[in-house]
Amino acid sequence: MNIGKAAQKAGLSVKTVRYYANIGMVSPQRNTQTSYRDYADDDVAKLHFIGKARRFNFSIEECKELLSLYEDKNRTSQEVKTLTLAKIAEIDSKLTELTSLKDQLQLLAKGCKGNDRPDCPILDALSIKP
Amino acid sequence: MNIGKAAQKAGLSVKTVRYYANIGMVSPQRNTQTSYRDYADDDVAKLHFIGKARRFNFSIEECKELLSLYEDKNRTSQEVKTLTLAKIAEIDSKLTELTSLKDQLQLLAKGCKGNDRPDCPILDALSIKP
DNA sequence: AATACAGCTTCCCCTTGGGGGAGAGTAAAG
DNA sequence: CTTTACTCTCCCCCAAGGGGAAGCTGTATT
Repeated sequence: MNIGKAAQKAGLSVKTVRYYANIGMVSPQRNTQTSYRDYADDDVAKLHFIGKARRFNFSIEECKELLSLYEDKNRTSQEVKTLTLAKIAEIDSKLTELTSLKDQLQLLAKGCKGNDRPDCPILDALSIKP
Repeated sequence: MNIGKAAQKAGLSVKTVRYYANIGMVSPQRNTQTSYRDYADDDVAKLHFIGKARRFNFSIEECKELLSLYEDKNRTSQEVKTLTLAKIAEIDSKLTELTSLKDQLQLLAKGCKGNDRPDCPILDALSIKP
């Protein structure tokens, strides 16, 4: 099938699917006359797999890893789990960081009257040196 | 003072400080002979302010806004608070998203034995269609 | 059959926030 | 005077595609 149909089936944009082909992640056959990309059902399954992994915050490189594990019938489930746990840890540290940011901002916002006066503890806090 | 010193005082890299000059966020004087950038203490204060705002996850554009509020003695604290609350809301939605991702990944990881066998519920989940 | 329109191709520039490094000028220290 | 440390501009690079131009191709309508 052509790229538009494949993209639609996989729930991705045509641009994205073409990008994945360009970086060698999902390489469809080519129609020799038209040089149109020709996606097999198997390719669509991979695209779909990647789309889902991307939504789980896996990077393109990590998706490549997952994809090669996906295609390797001899992989161990441990390899996949390791990647997943690392991703969880990564998300966790991001959560910690964002939570801390939010707490600090909330403290600042709480201290700011938010009225017509110019005095603003938020700007003051951003100006302090350490 | 030269850019190196200014960067050091502000706790930023030289590249970053030069970048901020290029995008017109902090525009130092220029030495007419050498065309070296010449940072005043005031510039360093701005750089420091920006660095801190960036660490609070404000984008460059938002930093420009904050900076102009910072320099405007007639601003109202409300304007600043509005920006801050919007940033908090943004962080909040990111937190929600990441938490959901983490929960789902943890569910997957929990179901995966992580041993030498090839069967892996994580990859299975990534393969499922909807 | 001719035309219109949708879909495909490659190519290039744009985004965020800088990092890395080349080649050349400058300043300060030995 | 030479070496070394800064600084300058300029260009390419990262992720993960988006937007759009210019030019084929395929199909549908008249």
